Amino acid sequence: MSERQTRQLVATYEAVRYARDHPTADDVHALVRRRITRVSLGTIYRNLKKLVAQGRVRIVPQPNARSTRFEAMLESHEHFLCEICNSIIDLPLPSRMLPAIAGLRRAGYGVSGHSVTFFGVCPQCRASGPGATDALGSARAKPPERVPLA
Amino acid sequence: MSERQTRQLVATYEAVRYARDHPTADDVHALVRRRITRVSLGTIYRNLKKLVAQGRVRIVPQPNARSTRFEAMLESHEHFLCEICNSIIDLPLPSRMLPAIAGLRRAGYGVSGHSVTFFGVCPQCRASGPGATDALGSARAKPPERVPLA
DNA sequence: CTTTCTGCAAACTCTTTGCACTCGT
DNA sequence: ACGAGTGCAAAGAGTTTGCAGAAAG
Repeated sequence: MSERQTRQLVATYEAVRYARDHPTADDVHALVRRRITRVSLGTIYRNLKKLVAQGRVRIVPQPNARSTRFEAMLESHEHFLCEICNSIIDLPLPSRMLPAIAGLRRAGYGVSGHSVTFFGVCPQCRASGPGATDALGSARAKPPERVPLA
Repeated sequence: MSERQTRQLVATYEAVRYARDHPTADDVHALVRRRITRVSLGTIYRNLKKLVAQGRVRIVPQPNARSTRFEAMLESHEHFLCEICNSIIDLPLPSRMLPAIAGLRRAGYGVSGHSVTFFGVCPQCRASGPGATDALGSARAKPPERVPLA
């Protein structure tokens, strides 16, 4: 019955895994197209939804975002959203939240997950000068990756 | 010059403060309409954006949400998103994140804010039976409020 | 073979915007 | 009076969906 292993589904998952920069559906579409020329955006959406339901892909929580961004579920981690270049940087997650989760459970909540996100300006954009390019040519520069956290 | 104190702007802010349940732009529109009948949704959006820019209102970070939800900025707190009734519950925030923020600053980040969100099933939906109403008549029941956290 | 999945395009939802008019200051 | 703000309606952006044909099991 359900859940077929189509080329499109496989390629969609691999695209999300491959693109470490939290791609949008459109980004994923572009990546999958390299392998399957005639794939449609609708199919990408359908497959992303399927992967999220399966728990193999996660939606990155962002406030005020035009488009949804995805990531393959690796280990737990936190995110840093740069308000200048709009990139999302992964941070390792020290399991700081365990006591809070225990407290919630004690209070009657069923906790299935959590997310921690920091907002601000990433080191790169910081270096490029505080009053550099803001309105004109800055949106979404090259996304840096994996910065260690004390 | 800038920033006039129009009836619409004031009413928009008051609506967000009044509605403790993290209203959408449409919810706010409905509330403001009670006082200003001919207010338009476009104006609500413009004013919400203004309030967010001023820092008087905050956008609630949610993964996979159709519409943006807002809240008046009171003290810092965390959120619990119920996956069944779709309500957002405020939790008090123990400043657990301070060491992490210090670490990020040390690593060159400019941190302007952060958010902590838990996902799962709220006590109310839990009580209504695990396999109760899921697909049919459940979306967005009455949002509970202010549950203490260990 | 049967059933799920796909491509395409149209439909939908939420949000933004241009324009002429209104209303704070 | 001047210019920021408003209502309205149309335009945009992102996502979903119906349908006929393709393809996985």
